[in-house]
Amino acid sequence: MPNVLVIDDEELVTSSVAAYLVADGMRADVAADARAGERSWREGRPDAVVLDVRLPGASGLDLLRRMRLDGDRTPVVLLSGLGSVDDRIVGLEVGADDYLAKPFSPRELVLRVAALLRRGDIQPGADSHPLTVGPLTLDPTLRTATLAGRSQTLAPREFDLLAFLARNAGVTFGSRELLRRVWGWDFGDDSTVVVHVRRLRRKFEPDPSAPVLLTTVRGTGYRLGTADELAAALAATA
Amino acid sequence: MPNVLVIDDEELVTSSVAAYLVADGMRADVAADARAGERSWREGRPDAVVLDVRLPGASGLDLLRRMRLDGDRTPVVLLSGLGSVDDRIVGLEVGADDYLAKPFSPRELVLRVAALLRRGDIQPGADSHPLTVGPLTLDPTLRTATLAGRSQTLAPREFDLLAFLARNAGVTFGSRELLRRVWGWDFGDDSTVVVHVRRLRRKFEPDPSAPVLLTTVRGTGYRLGTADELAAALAATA
DNA sequence: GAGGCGATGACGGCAACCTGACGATCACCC
DNA sequence: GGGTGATCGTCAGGTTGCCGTCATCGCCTC
Repeated sequence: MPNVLVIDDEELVTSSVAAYLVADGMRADVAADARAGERSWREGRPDAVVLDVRLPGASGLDLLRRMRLDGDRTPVVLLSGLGSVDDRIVGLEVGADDYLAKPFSPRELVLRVAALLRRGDIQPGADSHPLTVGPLTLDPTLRTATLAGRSQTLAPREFDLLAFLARNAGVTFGSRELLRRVWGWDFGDDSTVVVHVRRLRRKFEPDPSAPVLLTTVRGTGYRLGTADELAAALAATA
Repeated sequence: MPNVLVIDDEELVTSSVAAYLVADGMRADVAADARAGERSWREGRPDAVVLDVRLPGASGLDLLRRMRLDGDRTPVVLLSGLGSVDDRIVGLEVGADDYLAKPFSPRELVLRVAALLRRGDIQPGADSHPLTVGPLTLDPTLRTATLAGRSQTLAPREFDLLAFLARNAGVTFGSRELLRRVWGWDFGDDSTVVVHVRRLRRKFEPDPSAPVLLTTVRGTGYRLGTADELAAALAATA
């Protein structure tokens, strides 16, 4: 699983960004200043780095310059407090791969990080290790899902949706939000999500009146149970 | 966790709104006038602001205008005592992101704030703590309530009502007041509340003649016991 | 026992949700 | 290049569950 290092002193930023990265299938390390950041960078060998320009202790630009001089080619997205053009130019000259001005949308940042990873042929979520939630196992390379021994091959969209919910097991998402997080749309019809949920259910739910895998929380959205819940529910219906 | 600043001089409004925000997984700061509000705004760097148009000291509109002129782009929901169209227009012109006329439903306000936060991609609820009063636990993401191990899924209105009473455990509220604070109505029939109390009781009270969770104070209203009372009452009936 | 307050059960409108089907698009293969 | 099958977004119709309203009944108070 791709590993992303986030170096920023604002806890609000790091926690939010880290949550988004994890939800989209990456691992996130966090460092709050330049010194801790450099250590994590050298020891953790991250697949990408999100780096604040302004840091306590030393400048993020200095850190980046030093790493590049050492021959490190890890993709880096710079964050700057001010959207000044100068910073941007300097940043890219020093060797940043992308640049985002605060305040930024975490979703946009995640998209840019994912793009950088793809450029290096690392797929977010597309891990050699399968993703497991209790009795449910997702194999990204085969695009198959296995629940209680029964294996099913899934269409791409189906797999993406199920994988997203599996990475966020236990959390409820509304159709609109799923449309944004899985489809990447800010428009469009909620029914799109509804129908895909249905197609997934058809493949895994023996009894449509009592969904086990994908439950709907009326008025709120859809939800995939935690590992414990899935195991319990499965044992109950067996 | 997203941080929301509420600026209003009516203590009834701020306490209710703050409680709702917290229940939905956000942090809430409160200020009672324009001066304190501006200080909190600048120092606290909130993720969103709920702002009353009429404030002691200075107009909320002036405050908003000043912040916008300073380049501040924090999402703002305006509250106005009168639902006049003029206010609405002026408010949006000055740079408010949304607008709500008093009396409003706290639930609707929370929904609108959450929508604004999503626009900035700060996710509420991701780390929302369940609300607990002794043996009673409320899970906002699942819309469930658990009392003494027995879990029940609640309808949205039921959940809102129970959550409100749970946040104010030990306090008695009349039907009319609940209608205002939970439904956000200043009109309508008290029986609406009565029926919802009944539906909640049906789900949690084994013996209708001896209510444990929701007691009625004749001539005054309804009341949810404190943590100690609930624990004691539950032990007695077991 | 009359009056008042709350409890109870039922009903209907309405919105949320489910379901099956259709057509467009695209990759693949003969 | 035409055929074939899989995938995916859209839509109309059906179903379910929520919720506000009402009429009736029971119980307490005076």
